[in-house]
Amino acid sequence: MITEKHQAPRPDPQAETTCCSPIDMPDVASSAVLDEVRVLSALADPTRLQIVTMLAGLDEPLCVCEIVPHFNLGQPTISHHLRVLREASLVVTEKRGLWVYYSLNRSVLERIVSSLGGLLSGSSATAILA
Amino acid sequence: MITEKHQAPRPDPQAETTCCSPIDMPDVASSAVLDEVRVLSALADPTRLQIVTMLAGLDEPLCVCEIVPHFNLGQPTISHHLRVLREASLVVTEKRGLWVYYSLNRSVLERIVSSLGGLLSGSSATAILA
DNA sequence: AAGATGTATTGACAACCATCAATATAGTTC
DNA sequence: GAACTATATTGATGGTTGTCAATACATCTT
Repeated sequence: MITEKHQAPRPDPQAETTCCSPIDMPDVASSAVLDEVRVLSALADPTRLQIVTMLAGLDEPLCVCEIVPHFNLGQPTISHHLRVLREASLVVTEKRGLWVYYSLNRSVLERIVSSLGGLLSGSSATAILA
Repeated sequence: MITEKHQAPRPDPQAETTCCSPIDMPDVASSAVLDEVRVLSALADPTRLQIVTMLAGLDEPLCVCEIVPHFNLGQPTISHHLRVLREASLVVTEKRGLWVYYSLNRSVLERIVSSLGGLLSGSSATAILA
């Protein structure tokens, strides 16, 4: 039903019938957006999110050989996931002899949290926590 | 080089040589993790992150015909992205006549922010903001 | 009822991704 | 140097994803 015009195409009271007067908006795919997307993509996998959770919870570097046995995945696969996290700057590595220790790069996680958090309160995508 | 043993495999001073005494850790791929991953995956795309940013910044529902012209993508592609956001519960729709209005579901965004934020300060993945 | 318009769906295709087995690399111990 | 160990890389494979063109669906207007 809905018989009145069609209830205002936009909340603006200038009742147009044609729809879609464009709105100024931040540029698509700016490099800042792409940076955020890289971090979000790194987090958007169960294994990697779990690794990040492990690292955040322990607050100590973990060596690969300690991470691997927590998953039903081969060592090369874990190594691949660690590489993705590293390339997103979410983790940092330190080599001690034969072992490689991974630790969380908290500043990057903070940046994403504040960026997403800024969407909630700030009028635009400005930082709120950092 | 590095001639001393190999500089403690783990920070623990019980100097083992074999490496890898496993550590108790949260279960992989629990449904909570998978839920988070779904939301993060929805956000991990430039177009979708931009749409979410638009909706968050305006704090008003946007109709599809207002969203489409901001991207160099066809209407079906935008519709697909909106579907992904909807299935992650990140957005909510309201139909007014011929138009469909999308608005941000802030509670879901809040949940992700607090979940990721909890990793930074909480000892485990507990909420910090909610 | 007929045409017009906004949105969603379908099918196809290329690009990407997670995984594994096998192998390479780097460091350590004998 | 030779054997060994921890980690990284490579190549292959099946599954997922982003995009488009075409079409379907729903609703409004005449």
